[in-house]
Amino acid sequence: MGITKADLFTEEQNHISSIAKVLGHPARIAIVEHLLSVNQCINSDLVNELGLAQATISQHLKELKSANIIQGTIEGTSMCYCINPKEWGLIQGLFNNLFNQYQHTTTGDCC
Amino acid sequence: MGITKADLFTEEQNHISSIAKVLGHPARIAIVEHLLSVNQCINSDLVNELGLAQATISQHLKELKSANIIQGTIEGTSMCYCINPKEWGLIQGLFNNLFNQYQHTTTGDCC
DNA sequence: TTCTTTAATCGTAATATTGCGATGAAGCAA
DNA sequence: TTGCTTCATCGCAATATTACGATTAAAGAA
Repeated sequence: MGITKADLFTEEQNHISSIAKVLGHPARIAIVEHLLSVNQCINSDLVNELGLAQATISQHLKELKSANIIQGTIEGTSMCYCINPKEWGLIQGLFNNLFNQYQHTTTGDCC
Repeated sequence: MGITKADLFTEEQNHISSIAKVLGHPARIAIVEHLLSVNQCINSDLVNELGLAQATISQHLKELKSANIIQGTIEGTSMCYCINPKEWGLIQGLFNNLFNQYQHTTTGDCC
C-alpha cells in the first residue's frame, strides 16, 4: 500500500520517525553536515559539493525545510540556508531520549 | 528514478542515513521503544501491541535486524528479539557525533 | 500421527521516493 | 530593455516502501 498507519502511533513516535525519515538519505545527511561545518550556504554550493543536479538538491532542501531541520532566507537572487537552531536542539533531545532508554542488561535477559 | 546514488557519499554518511532510514517509520520506532522497555519480545507480542498484521510486523523486524539494530534467537516455535547492545552504542555515537557538530553561532552568522 | 502455535516468506496493490531535464519566476547588471 | 544568475516547481520514469492475505515451514502438544 505504501501508506503509513500514523493513527496507530503516538505523536512523539510519529515525530521522531518523520525526522529520522528525512535524515534517512545520504544526500540530506551530507547537506546537514555541510551546513554544520560552514554555517550557511546556497543551493549552488551544494550542487558543486555533492554532484547532484540542481533540481535534486532543491528537492532535498525542501524536505529538510518542511521537517524544520533547516531554515532559509532570501538573499538577493539566491536562497541562504542554515540549520534551525531551535529544532536541532529539540531533535537532539528526542534522539538522546530514545538512546538513553537502553539499560544494558546485567542479568543476561536478552537473546 | 527511486535509486540512491550511494557512491557520491562517504561510508559514514551512507551508514548513518541507512540507520535513520530504518528508524524512519513509526512502527519501527514503536518496536524499538517496546524492546527498550521490556528487554525482549516475540512477533505476536508486537502484533497485539501495535495493531498491525503479523506479516507487517515480521517485515519491520526483518528491516531492523538487517540494519543490526536488533537481534533475534530461536526460542522453540517463536523468535525472541532484543536490541543489539553493541550496535545500539555505535548508533548512539554516530548520532551524537552529528548533533555535537553544531556550534550555536554567536556572530549571527545564520539566515 | 494430527493439531496447534508461531513466524518467515511470497505475491500483490497502493503509494512514496529519487533523480533530473525542462520550464518558470525573481532579482540584479549593463 | 536584454541578458545572466539563482532556484523553485513541474512532469516523468525508475525504483522503493508499506501493508496484508495466503502460504509455507518448523516446533511442540495430544
